Amino acid sequence: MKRSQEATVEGTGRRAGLDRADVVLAALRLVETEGADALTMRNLAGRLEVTTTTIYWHVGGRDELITELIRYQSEIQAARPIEGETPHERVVSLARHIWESARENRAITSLAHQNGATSLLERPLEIALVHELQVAGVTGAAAAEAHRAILATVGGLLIQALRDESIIPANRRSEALWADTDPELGLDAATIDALAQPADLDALFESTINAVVAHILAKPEPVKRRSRPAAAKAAGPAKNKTKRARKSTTKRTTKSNG
Amino acid sequence: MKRSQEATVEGTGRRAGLDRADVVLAALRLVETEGADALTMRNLAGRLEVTTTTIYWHVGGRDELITELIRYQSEIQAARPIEGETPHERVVSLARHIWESARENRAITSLAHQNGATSLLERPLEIALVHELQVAGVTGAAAAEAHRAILATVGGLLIQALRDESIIPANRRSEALWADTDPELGLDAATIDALAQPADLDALFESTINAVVAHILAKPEPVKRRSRPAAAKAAGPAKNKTKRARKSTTKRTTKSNG
DNA sequence: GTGTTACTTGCACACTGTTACAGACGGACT
DNA sequence: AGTCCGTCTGTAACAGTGTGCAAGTAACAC
Repeated sequence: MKRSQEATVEGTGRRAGLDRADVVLAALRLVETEGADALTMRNLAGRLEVTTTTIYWHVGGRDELITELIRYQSEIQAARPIEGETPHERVVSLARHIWESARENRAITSLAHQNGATSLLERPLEIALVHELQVAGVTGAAAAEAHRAILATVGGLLIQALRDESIIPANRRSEALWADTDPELGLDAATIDALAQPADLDALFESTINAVVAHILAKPEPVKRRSRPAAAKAAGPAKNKTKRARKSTTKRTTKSNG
Repeated sequence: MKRSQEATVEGTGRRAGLDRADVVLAALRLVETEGADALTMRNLAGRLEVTTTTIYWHVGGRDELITELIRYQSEIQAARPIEGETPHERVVSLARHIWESARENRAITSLAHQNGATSLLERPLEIALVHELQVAGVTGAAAAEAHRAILATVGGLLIQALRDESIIPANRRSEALWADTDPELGLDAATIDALAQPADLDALFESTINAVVAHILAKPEPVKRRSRPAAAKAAGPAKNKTKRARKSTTKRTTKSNG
């Protein structure tokens, strides 16, 4: 928070000294400290000691705020070195980056997920993943399929992980359901017991992602190629409104591709 | 909708002829026809031509309503025959059941997902899956791991599928992001193009789930066995589980079977 | 001075889930 | 017959949510 000076006290004419970036940053802090559900316009405004209208003036709306917040966070998460020598190792390493950064930033991940911005949050890492697949010799439709398979696997485990911190009534949580299973069903007691225990998701991640990546890299490239004359969309008009042409000095360091 | 008779016209004393099941069923229809977000108490009340208070009286609250709705739907979805001869085929068949029933009932799946009731919705199929794994010789901790890996894979693909019908702003959708990718990044054009196209999720499902199941069934049972004396919980008192205990003054009729 | 731009506020609207309270109907009991 | 009570149903409200309109003032340009 910079906020040039606390300036005047109150009234419509006072200068709060707020910046668009200030609002986004405050929102980020708010989500990190109090969780995704705490990000309400009034809550954020109160934290900045202004009214909601001021927030709206600066960022334009909740959706825009979230988009910018996620985009900002996505650049932070991109800064992880890819480890490993073989293509398999490096691809798994990247998947692990997605996994770990999501787990380390549960609240923001949760926020992104609730608002359909997961792709946006993972975007830099997704780009790096495509690049790594390309280096491994996987391109075109096969690369798209591989990419999606990996993301689906990570994402699936992720929702299990996020469920744990979410405030879900006990009678809906998976472990509770298994602990309550009717013994008449003839299911193995040890299995039920294992299912009623909290899962070791990190181990599950390693095991599953390795299987999926191995499957992907082993698969020969599909021969049938859809002849499709490439993006006509990229030249289209830039959406509708964006008020402020997204300043930011982004310029990612592209540490993972070249 | 049975509603004994349209009965009296209006006023506090009129009989709307509503049943707890009627409300749940109406909610189900509402979700199916207008989507998960349309399930609001006022909306549902309006559809039944009563006020929200009546809904509350019958079902107790939104959470309870959803729980019952999901539980009802879960039993419908359970009615699918398992196909295949080999364990692999049968496990994949079950996973496909989860996948297909979720895709065929997007709105309810979406509702369950938003409210953390996914486990509840898939419960009968999950039980069948555990059973099938057991028949295949996978039990205990290995079964739990296998079970979770399969569910994560299906779930991950599912959120991709649900994203498509969700009303997500265009600039956050994955395909749009890829269509907008900076060509300077040095990524293969054919790959980007493939990623900008809508995915064939059914094919992706088949491919990925087969790999995961193959990996699971091939894995030898872990030798290192955590010395855990097994189910002490299975016999214990079933949590505190209130389910029906909470209600201020009036005691509801507990009409739902036993 | 006057005018314009950049912010900030107050207030309102339409929603959401939920509840306290008060009715009215129907049957049981006296 | 009168009374009581449990079973519904409605009215109105509360505290929240995102969002937009009109007005206000400070800072700056002239």
